Amino acid sequence: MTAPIRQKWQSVRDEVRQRIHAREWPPGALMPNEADLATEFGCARTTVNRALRSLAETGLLDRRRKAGTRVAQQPVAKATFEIPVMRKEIEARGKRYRHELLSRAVSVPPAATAVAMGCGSGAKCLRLRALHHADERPYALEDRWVNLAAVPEARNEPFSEISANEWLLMQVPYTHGAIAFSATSASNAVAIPMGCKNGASLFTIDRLTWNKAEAVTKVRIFFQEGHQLHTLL
Amino acid sequence: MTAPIRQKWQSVRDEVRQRIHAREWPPGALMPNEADLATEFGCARTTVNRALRSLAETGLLDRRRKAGTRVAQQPVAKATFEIPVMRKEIEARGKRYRHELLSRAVSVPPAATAVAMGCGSGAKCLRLRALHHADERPYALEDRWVNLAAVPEARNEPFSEISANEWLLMQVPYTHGAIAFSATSASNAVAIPMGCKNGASLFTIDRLTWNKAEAVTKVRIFFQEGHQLHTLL
DNA sequence: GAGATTTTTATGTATGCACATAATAAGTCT
DNA sequence: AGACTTATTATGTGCATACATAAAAATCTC
Repeated sequence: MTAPIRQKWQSVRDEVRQRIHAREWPPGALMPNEADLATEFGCARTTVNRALRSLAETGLLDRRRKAGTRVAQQPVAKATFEIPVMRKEIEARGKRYRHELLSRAVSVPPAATAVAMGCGSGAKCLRLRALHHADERPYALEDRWVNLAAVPEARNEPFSEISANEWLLMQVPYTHGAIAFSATSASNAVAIPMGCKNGASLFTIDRLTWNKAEAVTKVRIFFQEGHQLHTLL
Repeated sequence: MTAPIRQKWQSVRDEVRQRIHAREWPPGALMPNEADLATEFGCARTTVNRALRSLAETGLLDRRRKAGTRVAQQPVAKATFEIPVMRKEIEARGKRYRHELLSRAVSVPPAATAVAMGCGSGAKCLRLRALHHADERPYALEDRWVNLAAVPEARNEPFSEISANEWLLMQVPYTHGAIAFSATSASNAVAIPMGCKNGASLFTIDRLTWNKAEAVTKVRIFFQEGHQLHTLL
């Protein structure tokens, strides 16, 4: 007898996953409907629904009304990354965190940046460059533009103690955003503060956040050489 | 009157999100409990539960039994990426896909690789190197080890027509895996087939997949310079 | 008063039922 | 046959209810 150590919908989920892996229901196959599965597993349809829904969310199943539930042909791997606040990320690795402001100036961003942020081409922004240290070694370099039209309070914040990274999160609500990962080659402006070779390959995150229709901030973060972002799936 | 265009749990979710963005419930604040919210919204507690659960999954809320539901202090951004099959990714960009096998050989992987895969140090593996082209230009270079103990059928598959990328997905079930993103500097072995400069910064994905306790395959994919992986949040 | 024990409470899950909705399948008319 | 209409069906959602469970709060014990 299979003791339901976990909750019931989870054991249904696991059993279904099991059968899929065992090729009992091969890719593309049409599964029995919820009602039948419920009978088989001896539970309510709601419970089966919960289990199948969670599998569909991970991309293992394709579900359509009336058409039924089928095993995905090519389960698109979905990798979910948590992008933590820099300080927490570093402290989680058991290292001491320090934030160092490199520069702070109000200026008009270059055209490309202004376009990306969707703010007028003459919009005043606060530009911040800062280093995040882990045990006194440069961990990441942050190059940020803050839209002063959206966040006028930023004009009076020195950002010497608290990083913009954290300050914005505390002060400014945002509704949505975009993230992009890439690899960039360290220019001199990056290599010198980071203490790496010119031309080094740096893992880079670009992030744009919005509040309603207004861009709040655009940031590019360069991580030290060899940095990896990983997750399980 | 707010017409519930969407389903009810979704409008509850949206309304709650709205209030959080409006700072009615600032970060860290304790929200009313499910029962009270249900009364306020005029729906069943189940419905509120569904809404709050979905917000908790995105990291906007922290929920604990008895302690209640509170707005996350620092909403950890969760970025979900879909890692599609290479061919689909390229075709989705409206380009022609072509797969080119560079080399195929059975050998014993270097110690580091064997350890990562958790297979014996003398385990026979199939090593495949292949290029994925988009409109006849190198798009990504794949360097893969396939554990022949786990996938003996791979020994007889030429991989000239179909990429290992797709073949494995079709043939071999897997239970779990790990993914890591990083930036690497192109060595000669990579730069030459990719047609990029030696030392170029390449966005790199490492992926390891398992079936039960057995490693199936380990693959490292180098993307052409400038490649970005992006998602909304 | 420190520590162990019980109570309380908010979330988590399960169930039966009902109805909504999308999409296929069947049937009908010209 | 082809276009249109009408079942049929599997999933999606909502609700009332009940009980499970984790954890904070209150209580008891020494």
